[in-house]
Amino acid sequence: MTEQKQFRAIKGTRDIQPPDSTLWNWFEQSARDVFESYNFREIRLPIFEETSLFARSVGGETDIVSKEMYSFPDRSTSSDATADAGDLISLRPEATASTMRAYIEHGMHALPGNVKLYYMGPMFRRERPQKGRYRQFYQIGAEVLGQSDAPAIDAEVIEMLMTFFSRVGLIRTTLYINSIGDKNCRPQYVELLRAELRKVKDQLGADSQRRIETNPLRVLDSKIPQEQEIIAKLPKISEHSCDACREHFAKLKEELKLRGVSYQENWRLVRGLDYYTRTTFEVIAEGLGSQNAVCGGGRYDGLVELLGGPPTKGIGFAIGTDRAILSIQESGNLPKLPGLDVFVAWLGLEAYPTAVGLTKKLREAGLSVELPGEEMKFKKSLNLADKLGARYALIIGSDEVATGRFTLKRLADADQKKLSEYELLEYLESERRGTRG
RNA sequence: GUGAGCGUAGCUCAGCUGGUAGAGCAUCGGUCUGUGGCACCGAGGGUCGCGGGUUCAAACCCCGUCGCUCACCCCA
Repeated sequence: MTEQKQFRAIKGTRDIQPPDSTLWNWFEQSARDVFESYNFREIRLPIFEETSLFARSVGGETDIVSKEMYSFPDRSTSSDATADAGDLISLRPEATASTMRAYIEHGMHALPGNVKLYYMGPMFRRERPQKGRYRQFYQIGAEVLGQSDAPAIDAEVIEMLMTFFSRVGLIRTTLYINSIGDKNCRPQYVELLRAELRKVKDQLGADSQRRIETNPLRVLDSKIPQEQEIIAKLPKISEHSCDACREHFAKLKEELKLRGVSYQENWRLVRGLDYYTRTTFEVIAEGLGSQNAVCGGGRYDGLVELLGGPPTKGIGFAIGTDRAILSIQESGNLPKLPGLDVFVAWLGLEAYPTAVGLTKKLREAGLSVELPGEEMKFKKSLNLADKLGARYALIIGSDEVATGRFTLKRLADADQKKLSEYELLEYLESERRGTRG
């Protein structure tokens, strides 16, 4: 009866705790900085939407909708007692559909120029977790919507993405690009591919055999070694795409070169969802498990229309935050992030009021300051300052209170000096500007 | 949904052919009431994931169960 249940985070969810949370904040802030420099602006979206929104955009037949979404009937908003269940709603498995919905709902097609949005936050998938794949996972995404499908837009989006990765030290990456055709040429190619696959069906594994009917493009990125030789001989979409798609892809490559973005063409790069057209891309990184893609994206020119909006061109990507950060951590290429600036080592109760007052001023100046709430032995307090990783110990004892000159000790090299309150604030503020750029 | 591996202290792990639980690190205290990192001494912390079985005796063997991890499927 006194047995207490041990609560734990639900399978596939996790706590991002300090110091990792500091890294996460820095990562997300870096995205904001880079994206806003490309004139993207943030859109904050709901965590859940009507299930049918996802079903329509992602495709009702896919596993995503049929079994991998967290869906539940909303409580009815009507007072009708018989109407127990309201609409079916789902935790978002991705945010592109929500962004499209918002674009349509708020008439953003009437805004001047291209609409450039970014978002970040948690997404949900009901799946067995594995390395770099969680049930609550985080994405940072960006979308460009408007009337133009100029390859320069695709290139700018990709350039922005790679600039961001470079900014956060995610450098050992590979960018793959491909063009998977549009609604004119892709269906023909898919049928051709399916026909070719049927000829070699008995040489393929069970999974690939099934995919011949469900999604033949997916056979192309099969990882099974025995299938690689067969796949290499299959018809390539680049040889069967229409002139318009071919030209679009050629221009994209020119644009990427113009912008100094290095890439690898990968004719086997396909996307699982129907709504993608023409440009697709993916970035893989090191230090991850078999789920090594840190970003996926592509063009989706028909999607807004499919959701009931005006004919609109679109392109976007989503970064897997969990994986990107994992890869940075594995690489050891971590930034020096600000921590505790000052530990106030006060001694003697008569020094306490002064310590409290000074601490407040230091905090107002933007410094991170730790003030012990009870008297400690001096040695212990310096020891704690060290363990907490403070850069400075501010020593306040009876001498300091009497003279009004405080002892500031730099813990890294034990250098210490006596400073008046004014000098102290001046020194710490300028020092901070210097080290934090 | 499928498969494999693993569950011993906060963390990393040891624990022999079964004899009833240990180390390092971390935490807290002391040596040490005006100068941290070091050293030494000490303390707390475990129904060995849980339940059953075999046995005089189970962390160890058997069965079940739960959890974690990785991979497959799928891919947003």
